[in-house]
Order: sequence, then C-alpha cells, then structure tokens
Amino acid sequence: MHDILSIHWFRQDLRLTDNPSLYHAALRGRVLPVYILDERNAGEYRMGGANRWWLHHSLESLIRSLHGRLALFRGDALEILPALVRSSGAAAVHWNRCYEPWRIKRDTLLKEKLREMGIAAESFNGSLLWEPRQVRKADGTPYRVYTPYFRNGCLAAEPPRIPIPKPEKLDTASPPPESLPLEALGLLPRIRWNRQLEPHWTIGENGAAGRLTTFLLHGLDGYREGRDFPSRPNVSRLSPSLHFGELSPNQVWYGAKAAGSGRDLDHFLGELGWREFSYSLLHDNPGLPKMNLQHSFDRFPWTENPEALRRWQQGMTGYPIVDAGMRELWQTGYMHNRVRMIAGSFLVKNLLLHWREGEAWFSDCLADADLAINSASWQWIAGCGADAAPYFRIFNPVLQGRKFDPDGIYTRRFVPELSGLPDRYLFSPWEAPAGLQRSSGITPGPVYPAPLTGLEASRRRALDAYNSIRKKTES
DNA sequence: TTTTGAGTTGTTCGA
DNA sequence: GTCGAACAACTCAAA
Repeated sequence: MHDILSIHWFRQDLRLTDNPSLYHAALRGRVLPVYILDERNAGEYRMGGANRWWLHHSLESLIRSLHGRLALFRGDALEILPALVRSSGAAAVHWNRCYEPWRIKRDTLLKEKLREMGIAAESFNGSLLWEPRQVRKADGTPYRVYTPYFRNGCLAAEPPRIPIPKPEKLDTASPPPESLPLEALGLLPRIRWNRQLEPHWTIGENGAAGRLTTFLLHGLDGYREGRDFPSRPNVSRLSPSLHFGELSPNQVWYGAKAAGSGRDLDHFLGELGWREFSYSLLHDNPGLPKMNLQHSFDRFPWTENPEALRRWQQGMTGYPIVDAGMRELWQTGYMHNRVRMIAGSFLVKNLLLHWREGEAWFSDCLADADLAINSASWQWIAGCGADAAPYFRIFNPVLQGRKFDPDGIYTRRFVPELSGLPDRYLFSPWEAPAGLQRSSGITPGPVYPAPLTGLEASRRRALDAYNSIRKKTES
C-alpha cells in the first residue's frame, strides 16, 4: 500500500496545515507536490504584478517547508499534469478547488482527461467555508443580498469544516529533472519595484499564522469600531494570505471564535462572510469581472479622462485621504478597507471613471488581488453590484478623512508633504490660509496638487448621471 | 400569490 | 453643535 504515489497539485492553497487534498494524498502513501504557473489557460486573467511578487515569496517559503521537494512548472496544466502522471507513475492527482471561471473550466477538462487515463482525480474544498452550491434559498436559487445570504444561508447551513492538522507523516517524492528553479517562473518584475513592498510583510504559512495570532491577541477586541480607522491595529491584514491559501478561512473562523466574542466577533466573521458572498456571486455570475450585474448601468454615462486616472493611480488627486490610500497601495501592496471605499467612490463617483479602470489598477497593485472579491467590491461601490448601496451614497473625502483619521497619523505617513499642516486643514489643504500653506511648504509650486475636481460640482454631476439611468416610471 | 419589511460601510439640510 | 429626516425607487427574501 505504501508505494502508491499521489500528486498533490498546489494552487491557491500554499500551506501544509488544514490542507484537505494534501492530507488525503499523504494518507494514501507517497506524495509528489507540484505547482504549475499556468498562464496559458489564465489568458487575460493573468495575475497582476503584486500578486506575482507575493506568489514568488510564498512559493519560496513552501519550498523550504517541503525541504526543497516541490516540483515547479510553467505552462498548460492540461498537458503538464498528464505527462507528469506518466513519467512519475502516479496513481492519483489531488487538488483543492478554485473558483475562477477559467480555472473551473480547465479543472473540469483535466478531471475528465485523468479519469480517461484511469487516474484517480479528486478535488477538495480547501478555500471556502461553504461551497457556493451549498448556500441556496428555499426555492434553490442563489441569494443576491448579503445579509440573508449570510444569516439565513450560511449560518443555517452545516458549520464549516473543523481545521485538520498538517499530515503527520509526509513522505515526499523528489521533483523530476524537468522541474524548474523558482526564478524560472519569472514572477519577480525586471524593474525591482517590489523591493519597497518587502519590509511590510512576512510571506508564507508561518507569516500568515503570525499575523493571525497578532490580530486575535491585539486586533479582534474592538474590531467593530476600530476596523474603520486606518491607523488602528484592528484589521487582520490576512487578505493576501487567504488569497493564496497560506491559511484557510476555516483556521481564521475557528481561531476567531476561540479568541473573541460578541459584536466584535460577529463583525469579523461577517467579513469572512463577505469573502464567501463574493465567491458565490462570481460562481453564479461568471461575467462579474466585466459586466454590470445591474443591467441599467450599461447605459451609465462614464467618462474618459486618462490624465485624471493617472493622477488617481499616482495618489496626486489633491484629496489627502484618497492620495494616502493610493500611495499606501503603491508602497505596500495593500490598502486599508475604509480607504479602499473612499478611493473607489472618488474614482467612480467624483471622477465618473468606469469601475473597471479601478478594478484593473487594484488587480495589478494589490497583493491580495482576488478576481471574485475585487470585481464584486468595485461593482458594489459603483452601485451596479448585487445589492448595491443607494446611488446617492457618495463619500466626501474631506469628511471621511476627518472622521476616520482624526489625528492624521495615517494620512501624514503616506502624504508626508502635508505633515506640517495642522489637523484642521489636513484633509482640505486648499482651505488653509496662504501664509500657512507657505510656511508648511505646500506652496509655491507643485509640492502637493490642487484638487482634481470640486467636490460639490462633481457630486452633483454624479447624482445627475445616476438619475439619468433610472427607470422612468411614467413618460 | 400577495404582502411586508429590509437592504455594509453616506451626506446634507434644517430645526 | 446635535439630531432626525430626506435623498427614490427597486429588488430581494420570506412569511
């Protein structure tokens, strides 16, 4: 029995603990661990730059945990895996499921192909608390509103799987000679912009576990209120690790339940619920990354403005809280959730630029870029999502800054040229008296830009635009 | 089938 | 300065 060889195909599950596929492969006998960078099947959904950078280091860490025994490939998984099965004599191929449409399509084909070869192909749930098809309304159709989805759907369904330990005995096979060195995957950029991201993160399974522990000890208590303040330590920063599966949502779910209680706990679990909801939406709407879920938005009067888009991307809009967020993104590969909403609202409402422009930039710059979550979130902020905010909900970046960064710690950190301004003017530097602007080094000259657009006028323009696509009840 | 209540994250205005 | 109402109408969920 012990000479049975199984391939465990690592994908978005770069961990040894609570890895159902790996665990079962290890129970059967020897395991050949494999990772494949499959850009052929990904097509236009090729990973963004920050994702690739994170993946490089996560694989580096995984290789260390496996004592070098991870076979690496680059190319079409539909060709690579069957060939590897033949050359290695493996009897089974195991993996944990992924949910992006292109991966589902590929994995379905692969499963057929392997089964035709007489190979046991088996997939497991390693990335979601509930499989999309598990959470349905009484009539069998999917939920489209978050609250009933989570409360009546998820919480009333089977509780999530209890995490399993790492395989007690992991007998790994050596990578075959055609396995590539990590560098050959070409995940790191040629221009080493990634260097600045590195000090902000510990990447890999251990780093993820450390971040979880820190959050459970110091962030969960007070989460409900504190998560909205970007300078407070009440967010977990687990999103990139969850994306790549350096830890499972199950570990986070049960870890939080053991460490917290009350409304702080409920709200934190609810955020995991939003992750599930996004995956569920993508599962039932494969067009989510491109098409407005609300059809009426197909005639929304988006504008084109490459210069405004560029200034938003570079954190030079002239609105300090927006710019702080966009620079945090560029410098660290991450942006605090509250600030994502403010920056997102500014792009789609004040600038009237298409949400897909924002989605594309975030996809490239966020270490946690995730197709389901990123597209669902941008559709939500634009108002065209499944259960979208009322269109008149337009964030005011000055008020939001004052409210959620009252002492300016976050904003001054990422927009240091404003650090000399008193709190009173920090979020509206153009209102500061000329003398103060001069003495704090903002003028003369383009040290910090004048606001890209007026808030009142652009708010009015957005409301008109949203009005223009409303269904006319009477003619 | 019909009805009722509700819907992540906001802003502005006027009392 | 604080507080409640208005901002609109629609879709969804569930009884």
